[in-house]
Amino acid sequence: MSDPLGLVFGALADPSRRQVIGYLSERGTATATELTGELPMTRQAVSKHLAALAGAGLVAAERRGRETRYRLTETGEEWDGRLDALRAHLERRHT
Amino acid sequence: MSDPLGLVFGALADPSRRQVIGYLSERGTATATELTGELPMTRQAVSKHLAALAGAGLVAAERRGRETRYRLTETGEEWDGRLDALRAHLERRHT
DNA sequence: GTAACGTGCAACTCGTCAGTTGCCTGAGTT
DNA sequence: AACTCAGGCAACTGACGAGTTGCACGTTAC
Repeated sequence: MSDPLGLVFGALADPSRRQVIGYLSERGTATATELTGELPMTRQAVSKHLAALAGAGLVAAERRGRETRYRLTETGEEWDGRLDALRAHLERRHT
Repeated sequence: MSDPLGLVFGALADPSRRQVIGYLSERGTATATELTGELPMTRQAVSKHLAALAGAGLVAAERRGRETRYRLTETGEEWDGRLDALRAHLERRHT
Protein backbone atom coordinates (compact mmCIF):
# COMPACT_ATOMS: atom_id res chain seq x y z
CA MET A 1 0.00 0.00 0.00
CA SER A 2 3.12 2.14 0.29
CA ASP A 3 1.80 3.80 3.43
CA PRO A 4 4.51 2.87 5.94
CA LEU A 5 3.11 5.06 8.67
CA GLY A 6 -0.33 3.55 8.18
CA LEU A 7 1.10 0.05 8.42
CA VAL A 8 2.89 0.86 11.67
CA PHE A 9 -0.09 2.57 13.31
CA GLY A 10 -2.41 -0.12 12.03
CA ALA A 11 -0.18 -2.80 13.51
CA LEU A 12 0.01 -1.02 16.86
CA ALA A 13 -3.75 -0.43 16.99
CA ASP A 14 -4.44 -4.06 17.88
CA PRO A 15 -4.05 -5.01 21.57
CA SER A 16 -3.01 -8.58 20.76
CA ARG A 17 -0.21 -7.30 18.58
CA ARG A 18 1.00 -4.89 21.24
CA GLN A 19 0.99 -7.85 23.61
CA VAL A 20 3.09 -9.85 21.16
CA ILE A 21 5.57 -6.97 21.07
CA GLY A 22 5.72 -7.10 24.87
CA TYR A 23 6.35 -10.83 24.90
CA LEU A 24 9.06 -10.56 22.27
CA SER A 25 10.66 -7.79 24.26
CA GLU A 26 10.81 -10.01 27.38
CA ARG A 27 12.00 -13.20 25.74
CA GLY A 28 14.02 -11.79 22.90
CA THR A 29 12.74 -14.38 20.45
CA ALA A 30 9.78 -16.69 20.01
CA THR A 31 7.94 -18.86 17.50
CA ALA A 32 4.28 -18.58 16.57
CA THR A 33 3.48 -21.79 18.43
CA GLU A 34 5.18 -20.54 21.59
CA LEU A 35 3.22 -17.30 21.49
CA THR A 36 -0.01 -19.23 21.00
CA GLY A 37 0.31 -20.43 24.59
CA GLU A 38 0.10 -16.82 25.76
CA LEU A 39 -2.82 -15.63 23.67
CA PRO A 40 -6.43 -16.84 23.56
CA MET A 41 -6.38 -17.74 19.89
CA THR A 42 -5.13 -20.30 17.42
CA ARG A 43 -1.63 -20.50 16.01
CA GLN A 44 -2.91 -19.31 12.64
CA ALA A 45 -4.28 -16.12 14.15
CA VAL A 46 -1.00 -15.47 15.96
CA SER A 47 0.82 -16.12 12.73
CA LYS A 48 -1.27 -13.50 10.95
CA HIS A 49 -0.53 -10.98 13.68
CA LEU A 50 3.17 -11.70 13.30
CA ALA A 51 2.84 -11.21 9.55
CA ALA A 52 1.21 -7.82 10.15
CA LEU A 53 3.98 -6.81 12.54
CA ALA A 54 6.59 -7.99 10.04
CA GLY A 55 4.86 -6.05 7.26
CA ALA A 56 5.11 -2.93 9.38
CA GLY A 57 8.79 -3.58 10.00
CA LEU A 58 8.40 -4.02 13.75
CA VAL A 59 9.34 -7.70 13.75
CA ALA A 60 11.72 -9.85 11.73
CA ALA A 61 11.33 -13.54 10.91
CA GLU A 62 14.18 -15.98 10.63
CA ARG A 63 13.59 -19.55 9.59
CA ARG A 64 15.80 -22.06 11.39
CA GLY A 65 15.22 -25.60 10.33
CA ARG A 66 11.57 -26.42 10.76
CA GLU A 67 10.75 -23.51 13.03
CA THR A 68 10.49 -19.78 12.40
CA ARG A 69 11.78 -17.54 15.15
CA TYR A 70 10.58 -13.95 15.44
CA ARG A 71 12.41 -11.08 17.08
CA LEU A 72 11.84 -7.36 17.42
CA THR A 73 13.57 -5.14 14.90
CA GLU A 74 15.27 -1.96 16.02
CA THR A 75 12.12 -0.05 15.17
CA GLY A 76 10.03 -2.56 17.09
CA GLU A 77 12.19 -2.15 20.18
CA GLU A 78 11.82 1.60 19.99
CA TRP A 79 8.05 1.29 19.95
CA ASP A 80 8.09 -1.18 22.79
CA GLY A 81 9.96 1.42 24.79
CA ARG A 82 7.47 4.15 23.92
CA LEU A 83 4.31 2.19 24.62
CA ASP A 84 4.38 2.40 28.41
CA ALA A 85 5.25 6.07 28.30
CA LEU A 86 2.39 6.74 25.90
CA ARG A 87 -0.03 4.78 28.05
CA ALA A 88 0.90 6.78 31.13
CA HIS A 89 0.78 9.97 29.11
CA LEU A 90 -2.79 9.30 27.99
CA GLU A 91 -3.96 8.31 31.47
CA ARG A 92 -2.68 11.60 32.77
CA ARG A 93 -4.25 13.69 30.02
CA HIS A 94 -7.76 12.42 29.79
CA THR A 95 -8.73 11.43 33.35
CA MET B 1 -13.79 0.08 24.34
CA SER B 2 -11.53 1.43 27.08
CA ASP B 3 -8.44 0.90 24.98
CA PRO B 4 -7.13 4.46 24.73
CA LEU B 5 -3.91 3.46 23.03
CA GLY B 6 -5.86 1.43 20.49
CA LEU B 7 -8.13 4.37 19.76
CA VAL B 8 -5.18 6.68 19.18
CA PHE B 9 -3.26 4.28 16.95
CA GLY B 10 -6.44 3.34 15.13
CA ALA B 11 -7.19 7.00 14.48
CA LEU B 12 -3.66 7.66 13.22
CA ALA B 13 -3.67 4.59 10.98
CA ASP B 14 -5.93 6.28 8.42
CA PRO B 15 -4.21 8.60 5.92
CA SER B 16 -7.26 10.85 5.59
CA ARG B 17 -7.31 11.38 9.33
CA ARG B 18 -3.61 12.19 9.42
CA GLN B 19 -4.30 14.69 6.65
CA VAL B 20 -7.08 16.25 8.72
CA ILE B 21 -4.62 16.62 11.58
CA GLY B 22 -2.24 18.38 9.20
CA TYR B 23 -4.92 20.77 8.01
CA LEU B 24 -6.02 21.57 11.52
CA SER B 25 -2.42 22.21 12.46
CA GLU B 26 -2.04 24.74 9.62
CA ARG B 27 -5.32 26.58 10.06
CA GLY B 28 -5.79 26.19 13.77
CA THR B 29 -9.48 25.51 13.43
CA ALA B 30 -11.96 24.27 10.82
CA THR B 31 -15.48 22.93 10.33
CA ALA B 32 -16.41 19.65 8.71
CA THR B 33 -17.73 21.46 5.63
CA GLU B 34 -14.52 23.43 5.24
CA LEU B 35 -12.43 20.27 5.41
CA THR B 36 -14.67 18.61 2.84
CA GLY B 37 -13.21 20.98 0.25
CA GLU B 38 -9.77 19.49 0.89
CA LEU B 39 -10.64 15.81 0.86
CA PRO B 40 -12.17 13.66 -1.91
CA MET B 41 -15.20 12.60 0.11
CA THR B 42 -18.53 13.82 1.38
CA ARG B 43 -19.09 15.93 4.46
CA GLN B 44 -20.55 12.95 6.28
CA ALA B 45 -17.38 10.95 5.79
CA VAL B 46 -15.25 13.84 7.03
CA SER B 47 -17.56 14.19 9.98
CA LYS B 48 -17.04 10.53 10.88
CA HIS B 49 -13.28 10.95 10.68
CA LEU B 50 -13.52 13.94 12.99
CA ALA B 51 -15.61 11.87 15.38
CA ALA B 52 -12.93 9.17 15.39
CA LEU B 53 -10.23 11.75 16.07
CA ALA B 54 -12.33 13.25 18.84
CA GLY B 55 -12.92 9.82 20.34
CA ALA B 56 -9.17 9.31 20.45
CA GLY B 57 -8.74 12.66 22.15
CA LEU B 58 -6.71 14.17 19.32
CA VAL B 59 -9.31 16.75 18.36
CA ALA B 60 -11.90 18.77 20.26
CA ALA B 61 -15.25 20.00 18.97
CA GLU B 62 -16.82 23.28 19.94
CA ARG B 63 -20.25 24.26 18.71
CA ARG B 64 -20.58 27.93 17.91
CA GLY B 65 -23.98 28.94 16.74
CA ARG B 66 -24.94 26.79 13.80
CA GLU B 67 -21.43 25.59 13.04
CA THR B 68 -19.08 23.21 14.83
CA ARG B 69 -15.44 24.19 14.88
CA TYR B 70 -12.75 21.57 15.43
CA ARG B 71 -9.26 22.18 16.79
CA LEU B 72 -6.33 20.00 17.77
CA THR B 73 -6.04 19.13 21.43
CA GLU B 74 -2.69 19.26 23.17
CA THR B 75 -2.26 15.54 22.49
CA GLY B 76 -3.22 16.05 18.86
CA GLU B 77 -0.61 18.78 18.45
CA GLU B 78 2.04 16.53 19.92
CA TRP B 79 1.24 13.83 17.41
CA ASP B 80 1.21 16.31 14.56
CA GLY B 81 4.72 17.24 15.58
CA ARG B 82 5.85 13.64 15.71
CA LEU B 83 4.38 12.54 12.39
CA ASP B 84 6.98 14.11 10.11
CA ALA B 85 9.80 12.85 12.29
CA LEU B 86 8.34 9.34 12.26
CA ARG B 87 7.88 9.43 8.51
CA ALA B 88 11.51 10.41 7.98
CA HIS B 89 12.59 7.86 10.54
CA LEU B 90 10.87 5.07 8.67
CA GLU B 91 12.17 6.15 5.29
CA ARG B 92 15.68 6.01 6.66
CA ARG B 93 15.25 2.58 8.24
CA HIS B 94 13.62 0.54 5.55
CA THR B 95 14.97 1.89 2.25
C1' DG C 1 11.21 -45.26 5.68
C1' DT C 2 7.74 -43.58 8.62
C1' DA C 3 5.87 -40.99 12.16
C1' DA C 4 5.54 -36.62 14.43
C1' DC C 5 6.24 -31.82 14.64
C1' DG C 6 6.20 -26.89 13.01
C1' DT C 7 4.67 -24.26 9.49
C1' DG C 8 2.33 -22.21 5.53
C1' DC C 9 -1.67 -21.78 2.40
C1' DA C 10 -6.63 -21.47 1.13
C1' DA C 11 -11.40 -20.92 1.97
C1' DC C 12 -14.89 -19.60 4.93
C1' DT C 13 -17.65 -16.81 8.66
C1' DC C 14 -18.47 -12.69 11.16
C1' DG C 15 -17.91 -8.20 12.64
C1' DT C 16 -16.34 -3.63 11.87
C1' DC C 17 -15.21 0.39 9.14
C1' DA C 18 -15.09 3.75 5.23
C1' DG C 19 -18.11 5.95 2.46
C1' DT C 20 -22.60 6.92 0.45
C1' DT C 21 -27.52 8.79 0.26
C1' DG C 22 -31.74 10.58 2.31
C1' DC C 23 -34.02 12.97 5.76
C1' DC C 24 -34.72 15.76 9.81
C1' DT C 25 -33.50 19.40 13.25
C1' DG C 26 -31.65 23.76 14.94
C1' DA C 27 -29.57 28.32 14.13
C1' DG C 28 -29.26 32.51 11.36
C1' DT C 29 -31.38 35.44 7.52
C1' DT C 30 -34.74 38.30 5.14
C1' DA D 1 -43.21 33.54 9.26
C1' DA D 2 -40.64 31.50 5.46
C1' DC D 3 -36.19 30.33 3.83
C1' DT D 4 -31.53 28.78 3.97
C1' DC D 5 -27.40 26.92 5.67
C1' DA D 6 -24.59 23.73 8.71
C1' DG D 7 -24.93 19.53 11.30
C1' DG D 8 -26.45 15.26 13.04
C1' DC D 9 -28.89 10.71 12.57
C1' DA D 10 -30.13 6.33 10.33
C1' DA D 11 -29.87 2.83 6.94
C1' DC D 12 -27.42 0.81 3.38
C1' DT D 13 -23.32 -1.09 0.48
C1' DG D 14 -18.59 -2.77 -0.22
C1' DA D 15 -14.28 -3.83 1.52
C1' DC D 16 -11.21 -5.30 4.85
C1' DG D 17 -9.59 -7.58 9.13
C1' DA D 18 -9.74 -11.00 12.86
C1' DG D 19 -10.32 -15.55 13.72
C1' DT D 20 -11.48 -20.29 12.52
C1' DT D 21 -10.94 -25.02 10.23
C1' DG D 22 -8.82 -28.23 7.05
C1' DC D 23 -5.10 -29.70 4.49
C1' DA D 24 -0.56 -30.03 2.33
C1' DC D 25 4.60 -29.43 2.62
C1' DG D 26 9.27 -29.55 4.53
C1' DT D 27 12.06 -30.90 8.64
C1' DT D 28 13.56 -33.58 12.54
C1' DA D 29 13.34 -37.93 15.18
C1' DC D 30 12.98 -43.00 15.63
